[in-house]
Amino acid sequence: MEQPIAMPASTDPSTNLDDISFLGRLSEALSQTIEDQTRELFDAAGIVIPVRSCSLLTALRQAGEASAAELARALGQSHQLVIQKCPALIRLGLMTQHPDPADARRKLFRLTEKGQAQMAMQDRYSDEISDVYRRLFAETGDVHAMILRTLRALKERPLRDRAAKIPVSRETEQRPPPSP
Amino acid sequence: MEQPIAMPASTDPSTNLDDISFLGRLSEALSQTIEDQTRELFDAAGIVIPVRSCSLLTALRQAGEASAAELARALGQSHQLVIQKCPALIRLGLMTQHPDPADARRKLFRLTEKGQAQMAMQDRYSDEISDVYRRLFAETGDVHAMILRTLRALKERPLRDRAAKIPVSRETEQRPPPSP
DNA sequence: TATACAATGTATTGCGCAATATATTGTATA
DNA sequence: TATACAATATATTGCGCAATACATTGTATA
Repeated sequence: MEQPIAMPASTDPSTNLDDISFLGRLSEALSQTIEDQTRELFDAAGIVIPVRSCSLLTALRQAGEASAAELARALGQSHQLVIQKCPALIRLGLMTQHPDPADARRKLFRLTEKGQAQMAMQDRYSDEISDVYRRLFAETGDVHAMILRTLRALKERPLRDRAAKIPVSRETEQRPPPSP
Repeated sequence: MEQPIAMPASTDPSTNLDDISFLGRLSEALSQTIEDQTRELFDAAGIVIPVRSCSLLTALRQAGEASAAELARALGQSHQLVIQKCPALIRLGLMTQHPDPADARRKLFRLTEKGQAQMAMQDRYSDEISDVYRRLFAETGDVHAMILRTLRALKERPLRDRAAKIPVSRETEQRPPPSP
């Protein structure tokens, strides 16, 4: 016998509003859903590229040849993250790594033929996927633009600035208003 | 001398649109930003609750006493995830764990006094934070509602269904149209 | 009663990311 | 030249989550 403890059965995490970071959890759910469904799409199309490494490979293709630090700068990511992703991409046969003859510190990455072929496959579906998103946005609104606006607003003025009544702890940050 | 390899310097990841999962990365950025800024807020207010465990503690408070599996069901999360979070919450002194006298399989969690005090502190700022989000949404649009709509649309009809020209691989999924 | 099954908790592994520290190499400066 | 500094790559650790496997205990059924 299961003792009937009062417990709201919210199978749907998006319905649960009694949580301070409801927006965080919701946007995370969106991110995960998109990654999963993109993975599905890639699998159906025979694309083995890790979804989270798409932008890395795109940047590498555009550069032709690049070091981890360069890729990191191009992507706005930390170079540690790039370096962490690369072994898997090499294992997948998508790119190779050579020492830079001109600078012993650097190791240059380059797409393999398979890597280029995979990127070409992705290109074949790129327009189609753009259309999918366009139709989706027409259906439910332009989430992309709105998230972008929200992100910029939060970056400009973080939650803590917006919450007047919350104590400022030690640092007594007397932030000047953004230059008008 | 740095060799000038052609490389788009996009310090801002949100500007990078030449990526198939741009929306995924963007919503992930929003999620991370919100978590970070909520952490800031909590720190300023002296709240030690892990941001990602807010909903767990809220559910536990409402239940009074609950097992990991119950909490998982209430949160719509896997019970492994709940069980993984609990040791940290116990270490923070926010809750305790007792074996259920009535069922040797179960272990019941309960908020400690400190846990209740911390939740009360969170309550004190809850309205304020709600207002912050209300004002934010008035400024940039109701992201929450729009993400919710998008999420439901994607759940109803995943990307792969929406991308007509992409091969269906083996399973030849002949999904019937959603009952009209 | 004996057996199968369900529910619960636990451990392990792996992925993705952040943060930190360290070694190596190149560059600039004293 | 010698020294300090910057850039690069690497390793390590930790967090959060997913997935799997497993042991234990309770429940239902033969």
